[in-house]
Amino acid sequence: MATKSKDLATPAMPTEAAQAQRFEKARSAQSTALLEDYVELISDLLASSGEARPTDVARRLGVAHATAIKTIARLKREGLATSRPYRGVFLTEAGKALADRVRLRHRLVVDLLMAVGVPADSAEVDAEGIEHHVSDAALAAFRDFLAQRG
Amino acid sequence: MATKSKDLATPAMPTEAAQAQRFEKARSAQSTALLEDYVELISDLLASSGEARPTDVARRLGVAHATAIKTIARLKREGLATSRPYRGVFLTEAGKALADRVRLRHRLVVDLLMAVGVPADSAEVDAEGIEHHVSDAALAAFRDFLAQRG
DNA sequence: ACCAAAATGTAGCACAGGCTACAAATTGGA
DNA sequence: TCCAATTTGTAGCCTGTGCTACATTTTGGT
Ligand SMILES: [Mn+2]
Ligand SMILES: [Mn+2]
Ligand SMILES: [Mn+2]
Ligand SMILES: [Mn+2]
Repeated sequence: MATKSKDLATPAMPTEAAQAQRFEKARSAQSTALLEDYVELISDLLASSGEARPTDVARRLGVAHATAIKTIARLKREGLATSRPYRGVFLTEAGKALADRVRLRHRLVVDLLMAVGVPADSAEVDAEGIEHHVSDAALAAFRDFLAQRG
Repeated sequence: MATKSKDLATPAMPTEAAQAQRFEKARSAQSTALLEDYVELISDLLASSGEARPTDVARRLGVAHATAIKTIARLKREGLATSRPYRGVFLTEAGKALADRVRLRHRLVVDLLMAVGVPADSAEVDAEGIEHHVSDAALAAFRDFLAQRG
């Protein structure tokens, strides 16, 4: 045995810098997770019923309507949405683009989970949180994996 | 075609209640994610160097030491850790148990990601966020999947 | 033994995202 | 038409998690 390792079952800790960078990335993903869920949901509501009312958004997210309105205000601040009083919420081009990316990613994550044997209902629940932490590299790997086992 | 569906590529939206429950679960997972990362890290530091100083914890997490100290205070409030000034942080039995569960889950997620083709470095980064949203059902599926392809 | 550097702790700020309570506008049914 | 129910918006509170600045304690090298 060439390398001197204390315990094969216990991998060495990463360097401080590397570990800090991983945590920082997870924190940043978490900070955009909510916006992603909102635009995906708004896009779905627009597609399925032609409008996305703050009250509907709130009900679907399971939060108070005041909470939804505040977050929608943040979407507007960040250039992802617009809204007209009593006419609902709409997505900007940037918002639409984000919604499309997020929806694809969401589906791919659900498919991958089911492909490795996760029950459908668990897959749906877990994907809602997991999706926000899946990198493009992982997404690409998921696609390849799913393609190869048709 | 028996069912009348508008678009096969666009699955119907879940019911309001089901969707709200999913989002609620994701929110709750997110609220414990930070605690999980702290106890796992503290456990690693204790195992590898015998002590876990707030400054080390902060450096590894990439946050200011004041931030780490505050979160450690929350760990203590929640019965996961204790600390003696200038002697570092220690885990309670509950904290140790949580750390062990979290470490196993973290490794399993990394292994699963690599097994489906995600590059090792991406797997490590993504797992840091994903792990907190993986249900027991999914974990069991991951284990089975990994076992079956030895 | 002492003092400077490092570590630790505290205080106070900002912002996000929950909540409830209340106010105002709109809508639709009688 | 008009009023009550619904929807929307606002205000103010709390908690969590970042930050910086400053104070205190401990430690270690001379
Ligand atoms: Mn989601
Ligand atoms: Mn989603
Ligand atoms: Mn993590
Ligand atoms: Mn982890």
